[in-house]
Amino acid sequence: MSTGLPIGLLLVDDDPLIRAGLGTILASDPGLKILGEAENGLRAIELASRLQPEVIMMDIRMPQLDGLGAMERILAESATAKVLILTTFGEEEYIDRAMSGGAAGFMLKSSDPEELIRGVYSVADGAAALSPRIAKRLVDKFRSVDHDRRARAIGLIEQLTPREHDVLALVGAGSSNSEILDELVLTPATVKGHMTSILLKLKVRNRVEAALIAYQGGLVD
Amino acid sequence: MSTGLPIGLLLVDDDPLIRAGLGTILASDPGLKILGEAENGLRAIELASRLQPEVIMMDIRMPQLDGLGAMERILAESATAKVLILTTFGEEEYIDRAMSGGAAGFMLKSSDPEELIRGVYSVADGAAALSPRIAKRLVDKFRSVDHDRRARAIGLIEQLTPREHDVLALVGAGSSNSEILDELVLTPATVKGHMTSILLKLKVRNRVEAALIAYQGGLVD
DNA sequence: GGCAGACACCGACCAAAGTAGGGGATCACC
DNA sequence: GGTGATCCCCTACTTTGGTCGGTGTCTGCC
Repeated sequence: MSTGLPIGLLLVDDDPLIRAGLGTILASDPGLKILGEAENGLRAIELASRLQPEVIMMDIRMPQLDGLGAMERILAESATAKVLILTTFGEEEYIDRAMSGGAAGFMLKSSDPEELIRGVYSVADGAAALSPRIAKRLVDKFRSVDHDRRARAIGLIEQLTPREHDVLALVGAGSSNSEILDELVLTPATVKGHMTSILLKLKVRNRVEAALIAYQGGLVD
Repeated sequence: MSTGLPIGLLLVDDDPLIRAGLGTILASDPGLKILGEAENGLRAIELASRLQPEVIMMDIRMPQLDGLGAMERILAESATAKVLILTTFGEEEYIDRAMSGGAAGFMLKSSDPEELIRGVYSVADGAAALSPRIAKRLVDKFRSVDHDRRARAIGLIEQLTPREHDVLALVGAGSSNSEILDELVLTPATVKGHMTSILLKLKVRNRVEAALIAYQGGLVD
C-alpha cells in the first residue's frame, strides 16, 4: 500500500485554526507529510485529484459541499485514497452515512494527538480507525440490528422438524409451493401440510411472516 | 461508572507467560489494578463473581470453558463487568459471536502496550475498544450486511407510486390483503391491483419476495 | 405385544393471492 | 381541446395457499 515512507495527507476543514492545529500535530510525526489543505468540499475534490494523498482528514460540516458528499465523489473517482472523517462531539449521527459511503475511519476531533496519528497509520494500512465512542455506536448497531430478532427467530426455527426446516428455507427464498414440491419431490398436499405445521410452530399467520423469520434466522443466503 | 480511581482488572488466559506479560504491561499504569488471574473459563466465572472486576481481559481459546462461553455466563450474572476479548491474529472469525455476546472490546494480543491500556480505559468508560484490523472487519460487515441489498431494495422501492408504497409497507409487515384493505380502506380488488403493479416493478414473482425487499429497504419497523 | 408420540406423507375442500382488463380523474404538453 | 401518461380504483376469472382430517412408519416405553 504505502508508496514510499511518508504518508501523504490532505487536511479538509473550514476552520483555519483547526487546520493549523491538525497540521501541527500530524506534521510532528516524521512518517506523515501534509500535501495540502482545503477549506470546503469542492476544493477537497480538486486537491484530492491533483495531490493524490493517501489519507484525507475530512471535516463534515463545511460550506459549499460537506465532507460526506465530498468523500463520496472522491471515492467514486479514485479508489486509492482513504478518508478519515473527523467530527465534533455532537455529530455522531453521521456514522451510518460515512460508513456506507466508504469512510476508512471516523474519529472525534477531541482525540489525543497520538490517537489521531495512530488512526492515520491504521487507515493507510488498510485497517479502520474509530474513536472508542464511535466504535461503541457501531458495535451497538451491529448487535441490535440483527441480534434481538435473530435470537428469537433462531429459537423458533429450532422447534421445526428437519423436513419443515427444509420447507421453511425455501419459503424464505420466496419459493412457491409448487417450486418447493419440485425441489423436495413431494405432492402439493405434503408441502401444504408442512406449511401448516410451520405456521403453527412459528406462531405466524401466513407464509410471508414465516419467510421473514427464516430471513432473520439466517436460513437464506 | 468508575467507583474510585483505580480500575480493577481480571486477567484470563491459559498461558502463564501471556498472563505475566499482560500483567506487567497493565500494572505499569497507575490507574489500573490487577485483582486476579484465571487460567480457564470456569475459574474466570468464579473469580469474576468474587473479585467484581470492572474490566476482564479474556482470551478465547482455553481448556474447560472458552472465553466466549465464560463471557456469556459472566454477563448473564453481572451486568457491570466489561469484557475485553483478547485474540491472536488468526481468530478474527469470533468477532460476531463476541459482539453478539456483549463484549465491550476485541483486541489483538499483538497490540502496542499503550493501545491495550487505552483500550482498558475505553471500555471502563462505557465505550468500545477495537483493534484497527478488527474495526475494519466490523465496518465491512456493517457495510455489506445491509448496504448492497439495501441499496438495491431502496432503488426498486423508489419506482413505486405512493399508494403502492403504502401497500408494500403492509405486505412487508406480513399483512394479508384483507388486512391491507381494512387499513387503507379499499376493495379487495384494488389492493390486488396494486400488488400486481408492485410485483411487476420490483421484478418479483410473489408477495413473499416483495416483503423481503420491503424488509431490506427498511419499510418495516 | 400394545400403546403413545413424533414424523413424513397425502386428498378434498375452502380462502386468499394474483392476472387481465377496463373506467375515470388529473396533469402536462402541444 | 385533443392526446398521452400516470395514478387510483374496480369486476370477473384463474392460480396458489392454507385447513382439516387421515394414513403408514418408526421409536421408545411399560
